[in-house]
Amino acid sequence: MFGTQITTAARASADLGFITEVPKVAAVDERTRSFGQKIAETLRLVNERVPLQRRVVHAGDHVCQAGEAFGHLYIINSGIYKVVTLSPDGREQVVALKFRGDWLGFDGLAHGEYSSDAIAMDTGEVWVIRYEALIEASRSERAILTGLHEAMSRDLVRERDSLMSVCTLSGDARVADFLRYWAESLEKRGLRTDQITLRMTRAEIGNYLGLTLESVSRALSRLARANLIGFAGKGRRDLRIPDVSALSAFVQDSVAPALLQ
Amino acid sequence: MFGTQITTAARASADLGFITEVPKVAAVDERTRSFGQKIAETLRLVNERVPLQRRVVHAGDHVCQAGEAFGHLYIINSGIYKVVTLSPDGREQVVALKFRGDWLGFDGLAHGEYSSDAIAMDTGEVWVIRYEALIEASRSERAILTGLHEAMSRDLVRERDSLMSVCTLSGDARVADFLRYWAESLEKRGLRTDQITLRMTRAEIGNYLGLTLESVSRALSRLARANLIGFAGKGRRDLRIPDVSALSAFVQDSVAPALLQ
DNA sequence: CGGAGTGTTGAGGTCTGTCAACATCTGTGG
DNA sequence: CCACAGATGTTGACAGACCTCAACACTCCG
Repeated sequence: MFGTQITTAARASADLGFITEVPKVAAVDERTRSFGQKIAETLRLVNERVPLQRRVVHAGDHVCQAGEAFGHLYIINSGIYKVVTLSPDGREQVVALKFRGDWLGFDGLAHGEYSSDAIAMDTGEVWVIRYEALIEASRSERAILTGLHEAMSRDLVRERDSLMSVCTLSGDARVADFLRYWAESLEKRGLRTDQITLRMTRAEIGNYLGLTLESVSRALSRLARANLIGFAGKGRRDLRIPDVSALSAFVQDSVAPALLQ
Repeated sequence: MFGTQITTAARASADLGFITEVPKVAAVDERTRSFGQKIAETLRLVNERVPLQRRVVHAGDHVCQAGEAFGHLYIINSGIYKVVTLSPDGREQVVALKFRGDWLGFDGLAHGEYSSDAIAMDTGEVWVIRYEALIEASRSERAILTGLHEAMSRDLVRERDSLMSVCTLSGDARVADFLRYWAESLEKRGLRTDQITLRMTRAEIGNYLGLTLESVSRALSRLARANLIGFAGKGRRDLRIPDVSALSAFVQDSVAPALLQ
């Protein structure tokens, strides 16, 4: 299954003559493979060596909540989750989206209580792990500790990407970049990427991207008009993405003018 | 218009009649104390138990660079640092500011190489620690591991705050929030906060906040006109902040209208 | 069927970016 | 000491991107 995706991607970029301009394709494939391996490896290790509790969640369920005392970390086995923080003055902000292999609850380490809500966006399963048990297990198996640190580091890097996206991209490009990120996240985990179901309202997407829901709606319409995406099904949350790399190209083109001068 | 807001805010905290409505003041003090303790504790522990190398840096020096192979973590003993990432398509983004007690290099854990530049903004000292040595030391002293995890978690929470700031605040409020953050960071570390020296150009501040340098300049002028800040010295990088809580109030007021409906 | 929730689209206003001119500061060299 | 250039900061005029408000369409579900 990975195979076909890769050939498709390779062909798409070859056909368009983009190889020299978009050398990222090969690099992404490389990282995709190693990332998938890393996730599987960590999941396996934790599963074997750390006492854990499996918990099935449904859309809207909280995995952990802001203010709750810290004690557990959560590894996502399946499902998609959003992380939402609430500021003291009442501002609400979607700060992250999480997929299989990602961890939840890291923000609780800092001050002894979680500082955000992690909410399931569809049915899924998380593994509940006592932090103490994890540390204990890591004493006999170093790779567990490494896996933990790598996961935290990935979170950090990812959130910096979000910040850069919000700070440097136009509205349309932010939406395109968001879709690219979503599709790539699925792709890295071996899930189908040609058709995706957004599990968020326009308002939530806008919140995440620092846009209003109307701007998100308009951006999606423009992307559809440009055939970068298509609407599948009768609802307007199912998208077809014929070519993810075309979305990347769109984002890059939108910043290119600024670089020419 | 600004004037009334400020006096109100100033009076609120001075009179103490509003304690119930503004419990943040006490809470911040509390957190300030414990945060300072925690920093000192971690620094002491690491200093005693982990082999490290002290390195003096000057403005413009790189502590670590994107692309460089990961191997070390860095604890800031003194100085102020900026963290800058460069996207594949050439966008540059200041993603974080770091002070005494913060760590540098976490982003290197994820993929075996650092993904950002950490650059000193003035003279300071960092402690260079081999990651392996740190893990080794943490086997005999659990608090070292805890300190590491708390530091990473703090980074995560902090960057989410940045994202929320950029996504939800107006330009002026973002600049005010930035100054508040800077002042509070100094305060938490026991440094003087009534007068601060910005070690960044308007362009860098704007980059960090998702604004142009002109917008930053205008925002600072407006804040000065409102007496929320004052310019000290003949350069325009030395600021007086008569009342940090007035800056917080300004930020909160700027979002209040949205909450009334 | 009807209502609630969600999504789309248009018109108009506002905030911020763009472009430009000018001011200020710093350091260099005469 | 002054002149000068370059870097940085300020301010104004204007344009454009995004937000706000509003009307309408679609889907789901009792």
